[in-house]
Amino acid sequence: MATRHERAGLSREKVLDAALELVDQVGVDGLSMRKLGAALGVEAMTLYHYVPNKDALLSGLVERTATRAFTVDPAAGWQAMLRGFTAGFRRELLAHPGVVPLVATRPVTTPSALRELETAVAILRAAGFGTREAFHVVNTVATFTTGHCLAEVDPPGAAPPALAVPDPAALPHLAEAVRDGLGTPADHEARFAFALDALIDGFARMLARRSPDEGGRASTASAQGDHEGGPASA
Amino acid sequence: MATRHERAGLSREKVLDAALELVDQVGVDGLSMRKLGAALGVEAMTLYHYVPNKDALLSGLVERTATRAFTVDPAAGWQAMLRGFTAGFRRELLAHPGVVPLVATRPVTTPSALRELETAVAILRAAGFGTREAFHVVNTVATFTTGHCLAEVDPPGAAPPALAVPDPAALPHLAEAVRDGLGTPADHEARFAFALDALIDGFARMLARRSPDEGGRASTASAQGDHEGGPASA
DNA sequence: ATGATGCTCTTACGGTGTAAGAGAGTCAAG
DNA sequence: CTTGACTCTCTTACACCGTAAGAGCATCAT
Repeated sequence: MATRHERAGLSREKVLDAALELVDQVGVDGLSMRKLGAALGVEAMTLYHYVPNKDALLSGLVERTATRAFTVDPAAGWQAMLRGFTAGFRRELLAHPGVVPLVATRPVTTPSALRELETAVAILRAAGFGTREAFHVVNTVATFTTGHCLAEVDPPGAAPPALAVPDPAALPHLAEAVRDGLGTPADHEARFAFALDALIDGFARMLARRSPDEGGRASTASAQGDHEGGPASA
Repeated sequence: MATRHERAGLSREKVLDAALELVDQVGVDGLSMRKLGAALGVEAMTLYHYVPNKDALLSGLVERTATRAFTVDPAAGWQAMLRGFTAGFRRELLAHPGVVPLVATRPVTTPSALRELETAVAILRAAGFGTREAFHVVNTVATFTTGHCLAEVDPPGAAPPALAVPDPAALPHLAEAVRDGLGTPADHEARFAFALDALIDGFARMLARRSPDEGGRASTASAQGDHEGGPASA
């Protein structure tokens, strides 16, 4: 039995790293200070020198995830900006399925997140949206992405619920859809793209209605390169 | 000290009722079997004769809420159907803010929910959408509503986070928006309507693109009475 | 060497979900 | 009414949780 009380060389960052990994393995309900300490080779109480309490630790997880996830390209047109933002958000959420319920539940007000929000709004304003509309647009795509990813990741600690072909002749459309791969990763991917196309197209039409000279040609749904930005601001 | 062991006259329904009320007061994290028992004038272990375990109790809460929330008018046109569905869903979620994180997290596969889903898809198919598209549409509005309501209700046990005017000159748009009521109930309401208009308009344009004879006049975003249904099926 | 400070530990307390079983309440058949 | 079967409620117990309090080793500045 060598010396006890050895230094473990921890840091808030390392604690958050280990917590993220643990949450992704056992789900947020499976995370406990004792398990996290064990994963770091340390007693539970030691963690309280790096984090004031468990709630702050969880907030740290969403802060970290949200900061990585919220990226807005200031040079992109408004449609490409929205696509890039949502794609990055979703990518980060799917990379850490365990924290999805956390980011969905806790409000994100990181300074960096607010800054990205500000530039996103600036892009939309420059494209012709009103301030209120611009916030609606950004918040809408954010909440949509959150809701979508919540449905896309499976519940914390259990295996996927199997979705056994539940319907003989009573639910014909559902039966057909399940047979055609409803609920598969490919289906989620397709639905995300589908919904984003519809949303952005709907936004474009609202924009066209308030400034008819610009929006008319935003008819094709999946705009790959959109450089319709007006007189750049911000 | 009268006789002990008196019958409390409970039932699974009454237990769920009390649980729902308790969750709405203290949040899902504040719910414990002992507190719930106390609220019903009974010891914690008694509850296990009406519910196999706490997880099943929580699932019962989402089942009940989801069953009340998922209502599809089979006679409505597809746009009115979607508006009615989302409005009812949101109304039920806002009526029980404590369970919103639960319904957002747990998959809903109630028989009644599947039936409503089936008729919603039938309406969309009759309107001209493909089967895959129809499921995408329904799932999209459902996940969007979930995500929106998650952001609309404030976190479980705490007071609203105050959102103190966070921005002097660094975040001008955000400052303006906060001053104009961003985050207020009215703002949430407006954003929900805004997003739903955009989404449905986007869907209508997809429909128009695959069957150009019908969708051309679906241009105004907020269609109040839409009776564009094709040859009724289902 | 001597503090001072930082990090880790042990111990303890009140809370949680729930397994096991004892014991009352209720009802049906004799 | 008596007897049993069954249903409901209780008590007890266990392992686990977050974390408050404080003891004590490790490291570094003096």
